[in-house]
Amino acid sequence: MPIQPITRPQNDVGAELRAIALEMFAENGYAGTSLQQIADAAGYSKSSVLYHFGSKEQLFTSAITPAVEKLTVFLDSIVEKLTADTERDAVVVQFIDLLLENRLAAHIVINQGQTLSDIPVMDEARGLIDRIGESFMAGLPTPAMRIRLGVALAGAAYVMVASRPSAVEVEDLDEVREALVDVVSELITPLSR
Amino acid sequence: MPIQPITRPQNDVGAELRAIALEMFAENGYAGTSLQQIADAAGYSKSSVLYHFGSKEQLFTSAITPAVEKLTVFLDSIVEKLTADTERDAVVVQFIDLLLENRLAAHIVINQGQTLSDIPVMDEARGLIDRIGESFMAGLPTPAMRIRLGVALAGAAYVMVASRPSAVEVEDLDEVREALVDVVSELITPLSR
DNA sequence: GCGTAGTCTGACCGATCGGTCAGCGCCTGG
DNA sequence: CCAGGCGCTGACCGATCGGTCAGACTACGC
Repeated sequence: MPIQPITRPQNDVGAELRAIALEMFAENGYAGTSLQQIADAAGYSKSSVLYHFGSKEQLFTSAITPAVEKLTVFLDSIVEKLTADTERDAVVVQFIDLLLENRLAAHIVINQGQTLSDIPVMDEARGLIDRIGESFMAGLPTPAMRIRLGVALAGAAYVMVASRPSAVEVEDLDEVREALVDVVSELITPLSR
Repeated sequence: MPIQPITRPQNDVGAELRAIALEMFAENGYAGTSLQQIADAAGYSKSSVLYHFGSKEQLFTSAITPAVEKLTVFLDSIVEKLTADTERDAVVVQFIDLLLENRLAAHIVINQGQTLSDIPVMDEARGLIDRIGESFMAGLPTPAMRIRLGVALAGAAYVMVASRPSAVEVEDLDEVREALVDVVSELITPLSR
């Protein structure tokens, strides 16, 4: 009888815990968020959290992996689109939307990536940042280009989370989206030729 | 025996501890850095750290206060300069240099400000960010303007720390400085009228 | 020499950390 | 009916957290 290593954590409880954990990790940091706090916020016991996810690191990995996979798929899909740069603006819009939909994960990767480099999925995510540079720009040959990309990504990630607690209404979010598309396009597009 | 200049033994150790703590807080976060780690890195015991600074929070405050004070002085000095916008570019350069000189503190304020809002000096520092907006722009009336400032500040703060571990040579730092001046000027200046 | 102030440390404290484990109640298939 | 798996929990573990305290050592004024 084959013993399945880890059963699929796609239950309702698992998804609920992932969402809560992702939010708390983004707001207070991985080290600054305890399993007890996550359990309390979810209305479960710490033991129950550890029942669904074997460890704190597994919970973190499960919470952030979907966003990493979506970003991977997105990067794979835009390679050919970017060669014909007529769709460049549309791709930037899609990219911003993807970041907005996964703003908590993006914030964690940008702001805690170097700290959490010992967690495998974070190394994978940081590698994706390099792919973003290679996709939108031509290999980022000069430090100035790397800096423009870094400012755009980190600045966008910060704004996406920082603008959240102050009364996010739907129209406000649209305004944020539009402004982000403008500023990121301005920073990213002039670098391609 | 000649009169030797007044030695401040406490100041040496204190300054050393402040510098080490600031670096570790910026790299691994306030919650992610223990007093034991700071003591080990400095070659002292944890008790000795707590002798010089009564608590972890006092150490953090002592480490980050100088940068906050410098930024306050800077903001006070540029108020009249910015009215005559001929010096606007020069002020941006000064601002970037100030951030570069205090890049660790800037990174902490930007990326951990909301988490550490219960520490008084962090609230003060976050208030300075609003003053930056009021200084460079005209009260930041629209969300789009706030977002541009947020992207510029957070992006710059991220780049300043992220570009550090990869072999910062003097010429590289100058290159970073120049690129930052360019991108921040581009993001900030069009908002003033 | 003696007292004293400054510096530093190890032993120790309660609290909390991530994680383990035995066992609880509940639901369901046989 | 009941055997057993599943979801969940409290009790408990060793380690580490921030912080306290009594003393050891040094240097200096008297």
